[in-house]
Amino acid sequence: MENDLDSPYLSSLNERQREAVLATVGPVTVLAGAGSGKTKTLISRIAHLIHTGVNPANILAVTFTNKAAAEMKHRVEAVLRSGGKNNSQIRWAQPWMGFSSYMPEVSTFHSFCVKLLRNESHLLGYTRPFMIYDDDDQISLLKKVLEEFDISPKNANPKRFKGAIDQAKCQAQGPGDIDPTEHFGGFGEQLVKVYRRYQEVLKSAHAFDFGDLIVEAYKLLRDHPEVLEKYQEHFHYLMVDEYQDTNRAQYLLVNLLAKKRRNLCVVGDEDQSIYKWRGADIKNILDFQKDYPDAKLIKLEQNYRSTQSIIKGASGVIKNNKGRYDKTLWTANEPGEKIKWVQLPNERAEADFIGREIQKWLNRNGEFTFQDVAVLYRSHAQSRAMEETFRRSKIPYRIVGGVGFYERREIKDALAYLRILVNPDDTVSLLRIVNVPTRGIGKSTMEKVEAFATSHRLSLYAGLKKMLEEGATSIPPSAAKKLAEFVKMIGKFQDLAKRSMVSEIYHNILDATGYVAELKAENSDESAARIQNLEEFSTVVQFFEEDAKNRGMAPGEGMLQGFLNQVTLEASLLEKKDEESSTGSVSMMTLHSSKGLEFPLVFLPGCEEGIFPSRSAITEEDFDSEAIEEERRLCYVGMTRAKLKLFMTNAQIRQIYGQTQVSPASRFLHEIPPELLESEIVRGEGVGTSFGVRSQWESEKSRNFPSYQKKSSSSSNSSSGRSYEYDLDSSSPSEPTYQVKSAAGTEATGGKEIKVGARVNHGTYGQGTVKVLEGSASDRKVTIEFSGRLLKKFSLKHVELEVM
DNA sequence: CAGAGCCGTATTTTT
DNA sequence: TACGGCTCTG
Repeated sequence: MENDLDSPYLSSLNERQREAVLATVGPVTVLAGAGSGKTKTLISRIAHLIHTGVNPANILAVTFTNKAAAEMKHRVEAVLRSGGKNNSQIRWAQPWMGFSSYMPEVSTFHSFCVKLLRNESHLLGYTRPFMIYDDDDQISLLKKVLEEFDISPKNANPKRFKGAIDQAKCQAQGPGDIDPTEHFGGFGEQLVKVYRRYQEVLKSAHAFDFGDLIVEAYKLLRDHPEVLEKYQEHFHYLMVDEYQDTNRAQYLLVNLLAKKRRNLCVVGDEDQSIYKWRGADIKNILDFQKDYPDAKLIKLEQNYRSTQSIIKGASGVIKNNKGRYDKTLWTANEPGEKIKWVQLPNERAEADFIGREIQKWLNRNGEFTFQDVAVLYRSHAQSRAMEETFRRSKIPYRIVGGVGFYERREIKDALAYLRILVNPDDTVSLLRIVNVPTRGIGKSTMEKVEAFATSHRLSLYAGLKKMLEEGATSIPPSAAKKLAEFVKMIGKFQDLAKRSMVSEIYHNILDATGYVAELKAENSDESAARIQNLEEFSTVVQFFEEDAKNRGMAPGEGMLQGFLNQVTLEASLLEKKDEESSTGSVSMMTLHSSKGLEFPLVFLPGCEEGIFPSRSAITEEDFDSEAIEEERRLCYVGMTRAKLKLFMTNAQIRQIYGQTQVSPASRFLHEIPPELLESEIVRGEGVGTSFGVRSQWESEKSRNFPSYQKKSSSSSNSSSGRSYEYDLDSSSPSEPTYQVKSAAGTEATGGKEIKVGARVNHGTYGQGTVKVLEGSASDRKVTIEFSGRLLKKFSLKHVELEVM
């Protein structure tokens, strides 16, 4: 082996990183703490593989986001260019199954699966190109299915079904794998039915939703050994980034691909797993050593990003989690300033404080500019107060994330037109634009068309055409005429689509449909903005075309489909290119979207119980639940974004959702070793009494966490000073106070059912009414309203309730 | 069929 | 509070 330490990619690595780079054969886990040079290590590893003679095309690196994939691709290209050895002769080799023959395959899970499915979809019975349905499309489709089943309006919340279906797909569960008893009040049965039908309709629309892309790719490989073999024989070396965020389906897919050669390197940080709610299973990374007992475990623990205070502070918080490897982040950086914790009377004062502090730091010595500052909050709702202050004090800011360009109505409409041209069976798109702009094809007309199509077992569009051919009698002639015009128009577009560039088709549609004309006629600010968006979208189209042309793609349906797939998969393509406005402004975003970023100065406002950790993560009886652990990881992620100075603040009173709430400081603040903290209390008029930070916590602790007292008195009584203890062991043999009784999803407590509306008695709070039941049968949560409109949430696992 | 008003509902977000 | 989605009405 060529352990050439002089080569730039090895010599600039630390010992652990180098170890990870050199471990090219067999299973490897790289636990990469925040700011430990993870990407650099990954890139070096790819470089090293190639350096030692591995054909780049045999390397597959999978990431989660397009952004990560793009960056990695970019850096790999740079390495390949500088390496420069004998790539030139293979450069012109034919691509294999749509994969480059001279570049490693670096892609997101989803785009990799799309490539795979596109190659093999005939095996799944697809004769035509498939569409990718995004969240909105899913919801539209689900609404149709729910209507079809006549599911009562109060249960017909399509979002709920979408959530459950997505969740199932994350677990690679089909409709048949669902256990209806895991859900309440008949929802389980409905779910199975709706899910099954939803899949049917999806298939007839030639569409996959995001979840399907993974699951179907997995099933395809699982059920077709010869296909699996083909890919296994192509991708000899697998790398998976952010492995802690993989869901079950992704896990299955990766492990299937890696099964033959076992050259699987997973990189991640269990302390930064913050996506459980969308299916990420932290066990995938925690259990990697079980899956591959011979796996090499490499920990990257040296942080190059932050000061010692920040690293020690963040470590102090995260070490309270149980579900993690024994891993300690350290840094050789300077100690730095203490973490500043400021308590403020309300959210306005909090915002003002942050504004003032930003000004102060920027004036300090001209060392920092606005773009060095980030404000990271738990939820978007928190941004308002800050925005007001920033506007007032002329602090330029930019909100990262939020409502995306791709969600805009006009863009979705344009896309829907384009989609039908490739795939007329795309019912969701057809319904979206059949009367946009208004052309007199109303709901009742379309209902008749749908009925016709269903009874003739045709797709909506095919049914529509047939109906017109047969001279439909069920609809009035005027409607039939309008439908015929519509079909004719689509037909023209379809012809055009067979040979034209995407931009030509696009402009033709906007023109011929009168879409833009209508907007122009409206002549409002809003319509002007929409027109501008459509123009911007035109730029996106052209951008894609240039690229496609360079890759030797010919105009026509293939190009159009390529465009549609890419646009759906990479919403970021559609993101407004307002880069110039981002320079020189403070970044504001949720903690979630801050993952992977770093800023010299970071503010974490809203460090309050109920905000952060979020209200829904807090249960009365389970002081430190898994949900809290996830919030804690989020806190860890937030804290470790800071390079030089970290501010954490809490407001004693906060107006949120039009209501006033009083919350104690976040428990996470109390987990930071006190010697690293510099605390300050800013009192406002009428708020905040004279007790200190510590005593306030002590009193709040007992006031707000009765469960804590209960737990510690029943298990141990080591509550003194800050070194409190509570029962962390959720698997402790606590007596179950309920049991699943029937498939309808009701529980029995003392022989009686707990259901919404039931009167119950709680030892501490007395009598109350059950308001909400949620969670699975094995982990049921119940929200009860006690007298004085006091709402409390309990985990049935831990609470004792008497049903009256 | 469009606009007005009303209701319900509000973590986190990528693909 | 604020927004989006749905219903009712003209």
